[in-house]
Amino acid sequence: MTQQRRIIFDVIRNSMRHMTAEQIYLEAKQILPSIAMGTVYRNLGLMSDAGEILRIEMAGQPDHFDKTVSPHHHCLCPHCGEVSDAPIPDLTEHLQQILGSPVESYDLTLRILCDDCRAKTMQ
Amino acid sequence: MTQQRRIIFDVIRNSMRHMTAEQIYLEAKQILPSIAMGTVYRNLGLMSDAGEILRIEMAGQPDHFDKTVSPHHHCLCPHCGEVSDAPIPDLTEHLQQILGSPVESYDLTLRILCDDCRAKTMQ
DNA sequence: GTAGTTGCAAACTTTTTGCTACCCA
DNA sequence: TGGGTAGCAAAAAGTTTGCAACTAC
Repeated sequence: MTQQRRIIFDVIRNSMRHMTAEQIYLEAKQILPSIAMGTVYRNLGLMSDAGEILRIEMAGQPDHFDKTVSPHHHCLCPHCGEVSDAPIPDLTEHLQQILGSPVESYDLTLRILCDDCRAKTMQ
Repeated sequence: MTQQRRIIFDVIRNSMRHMTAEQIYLEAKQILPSIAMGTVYRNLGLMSDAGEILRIEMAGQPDHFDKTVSPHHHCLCPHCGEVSDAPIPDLTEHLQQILGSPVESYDLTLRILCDDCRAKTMQ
């Protein structure tokens, strides 16, 4: 466990948000200015593979990283790109019933305005 | 409507599959060897924007293009990457009921072995 | 004739990787 | 002290774009 890995992990742990590699890099850089983007990506990959963090892949978005590792769904704000957790239960059973065949897994992303953007729209 | 656009459109129209830009390029090249990748991408973009074809974006996959433009869900074969239509109805109502709030739209991709890969696995 | 389009190449974004030097158990 | 990193830079993959020449109508 190097200084760099610890910092990257802490940035994710301490954030309320689901950050991209770039956002994590920028925050980590504030703490350790010499840190390199490659190091961030390498550690994000290693930590995802080890199950210490969750990599969120979405169509058309850069990957985001989540400190909550148990599988769950996400929302994407169509206005600002913010990613957040979706309070939706697992739908595997439901989908398998509709299909009548087994589903290995599935990706579900809801497009919902985030609170900030909804507030701004209301104005 | 140029020769190139017609060829690209026909390749998509005549295919049973959901092809990537590269696959479309390769087929179009058989008909018009001088065609350029940029031309394929440009036309795929224009035709998607015009609603003549559907661009399918999936996490971790190159975009695929579908001649069926009405919104529907897709399956991704986790083994070979083949994309196919999913016989799943629209779930917007269902999701909104669970959430208790409106959903602008959502992405759903099922990971299901395609027929070819299932057959090979059975062997 | 001219607006739109091509082919080409370069740029772009996100992510991975090869390499040498370095750090830590 | 040696195996695992770091930093850096280059590469990879998919896609977009600027530009001069060309085509369709």
